[in-house]
Amino acid sequence: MPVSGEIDHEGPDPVYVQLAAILRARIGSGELPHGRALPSRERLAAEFGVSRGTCEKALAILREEGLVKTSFGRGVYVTKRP
Amino acid sequence: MPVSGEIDHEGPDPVYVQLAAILRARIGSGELPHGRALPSRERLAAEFGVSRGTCEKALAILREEGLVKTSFGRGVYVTKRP
DNA sequence: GCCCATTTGTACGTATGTATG
DNA sequence: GCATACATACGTACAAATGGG
Repeated sequence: MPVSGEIDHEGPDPVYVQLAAILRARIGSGELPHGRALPSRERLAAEFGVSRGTCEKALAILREEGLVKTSFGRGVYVTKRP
Repeated sequence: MPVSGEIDHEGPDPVYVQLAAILRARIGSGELPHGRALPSRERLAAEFGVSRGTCEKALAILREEGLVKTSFGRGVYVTKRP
């Protein structure tokens, strides 16, 4: 799974998988450090040119992996330490 | 159209027709009473082992029959009185 | 305490691409 | 070729929680 930082809408990998990989890489690199809030669905959707539902799916993957934790009405926070 | 409560992926009837029949029976029997919200597409898909699109097709049939009514963004409700 | 914007979660409707028989 | 079925993706809509003013 290449992580170019750009979404390839034509490629073989689903967009939500690509987006999860990008965010996972940003967490792994420390660009999104422990405790930091991720951009909202709205912002992610705008930044990557995808829909909010797709961002939702990508974040669901990271949540399952234990990399982030969501706080209803507040945001999504990085739980993974570098 | 037999209504066993189970989907037969091998049988002659399309899955979406079978699913519509099952839900129609549940409405007719009062198991899904007037005003009750049906499970979401996601839940129906999980319960019956089919895709969301197939659930969509099944519900479209019931909608056309006037058995249920959709409230966009909220759910599908039984309109048929027993 | 109340309004209001933001954010999350969930659900619906639709469209498209792919695979299968 | 066509109908069926699934997965993906987008857009829209509503409810609930949070936090600031």
